Amino acid sequence: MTRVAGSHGPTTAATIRRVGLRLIHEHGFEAMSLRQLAAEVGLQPASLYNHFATKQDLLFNLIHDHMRTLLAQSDAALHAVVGPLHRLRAFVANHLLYHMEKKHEVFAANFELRSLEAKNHRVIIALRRDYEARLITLLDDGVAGGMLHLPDTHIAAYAILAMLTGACTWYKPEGRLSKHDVVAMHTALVLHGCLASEHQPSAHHAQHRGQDRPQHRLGHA
Amino acid sequence: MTRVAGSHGPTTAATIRRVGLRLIHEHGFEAMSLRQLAAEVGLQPASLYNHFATKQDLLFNLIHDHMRTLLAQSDAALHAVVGPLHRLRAFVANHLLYHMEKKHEVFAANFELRSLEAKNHRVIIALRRDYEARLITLLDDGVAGGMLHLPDTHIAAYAILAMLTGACTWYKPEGRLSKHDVVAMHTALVLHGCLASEHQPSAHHAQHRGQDRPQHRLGHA
DNA sequence: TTTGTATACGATCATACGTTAGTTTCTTAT
DNA sequence: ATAAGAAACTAACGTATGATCGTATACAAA
Repeated sequence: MTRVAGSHGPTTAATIRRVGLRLIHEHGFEAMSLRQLAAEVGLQPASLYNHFATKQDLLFNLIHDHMRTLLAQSDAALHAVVGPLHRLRAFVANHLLYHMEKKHEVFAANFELRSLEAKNHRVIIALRRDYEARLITLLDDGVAGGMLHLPDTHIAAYAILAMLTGACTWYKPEGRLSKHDVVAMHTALVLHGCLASEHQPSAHHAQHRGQDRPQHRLGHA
Repeated sequence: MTRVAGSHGPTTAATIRRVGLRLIHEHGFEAMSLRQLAAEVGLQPASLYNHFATKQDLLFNLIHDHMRTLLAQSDAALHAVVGPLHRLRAFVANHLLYHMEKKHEVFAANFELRSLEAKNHRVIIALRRDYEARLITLLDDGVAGGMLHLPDTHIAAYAILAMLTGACTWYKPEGRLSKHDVVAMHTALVLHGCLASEHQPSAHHAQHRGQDRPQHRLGHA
């Protein structure tokens, strides 16, 4: 035994991360045992320590990478989109699309912060604030420009994020709705709410499928 | 030793439940150890078994009681409120007020369903569907009556619930906002969204504090 | 004041935990 | 061809886990 044929560091590391995220989602981080993780990856427990220093390090790296990716992708999605309404639509679409594809990462990043040591916790909270700040700024601009009406943009941002992130807990790729449908409906809810009004657009008829990217330039400010 | 002076079953049971909910919130159910629970309650580990049969039973009872209370309180809040818009406002207010006061129960009921055995899981899911159905029916009535405009009331219900439940994760009683403020802002978001429009009410100026009950009869259908 | 039950105790079971140490072998770059 | 380092192994550490005994005593009802 000892080292096994065909073993390759980066490949093993990626498997550990993938399986680890799934086990965190299934059991919670504290209850995820390294023995089970090792077994599902196909290693002896001790061999995991070739890839991370401690269980805490594994959690931090998983969440840290997730947050940095989310921030980078959000910036990319908002890049070159001008106008608060267009930017808000782009933010909503990007957040939903990203979250619907990374359910396990999202779960860890939202519900396992409690298991981070103080120093690691501060790092992640700072990144999260960065992300929230992008949305708050965007809402502030909209209010300042008169397109949006919000008594408190911080609260509105939390409410919007909670609504959008919640979608990734029930969304099933094989379900009735396409990702585009989900994006369209949530965009409409964020902008107009539930109330009927003659100012509402007819963009709600989301029967067509398969188009994942929203059309950012169809705003109606 | 043996039985301790002043011991009283119902009192001990209530303490176990309170501390248990807190530990579940802090560590997750699987990672919560009965030894720590016993220590914080002031018992030997074995004595816990005078109050529940297994760790699984404890979790189920906690979540079950929470769901039944939520349903009962929701029914009470909606009782005698007529009209989809008034009922929607009452639902939103009740959900928020209840959730802001029972953070630990809400956490367990939302994120520890994964730890329920199949049979127990089915019971809770059924109760949860009952609760969701109340909101969905309410939205359907609003759409049928022309007061609400929603392409899919199921999705809208999930989105609304996610937004409202999310509020209880960041709400701090000692914070800047009163519960009434939170209710008012979320009601406005649910009904109107973020977009500015001349049809919006001026009920957003929520500087006053201390009034926890919303005024259900101020709807403007 | 007696009696039955509720509620606690201490001891213990078999199993599982995260982590470390030391060793071996596969892979890669010279 | 070979040396260096990456990546796996076996074995073991001290501790913690949920649960089950049998036993003792405080409490509530008679």
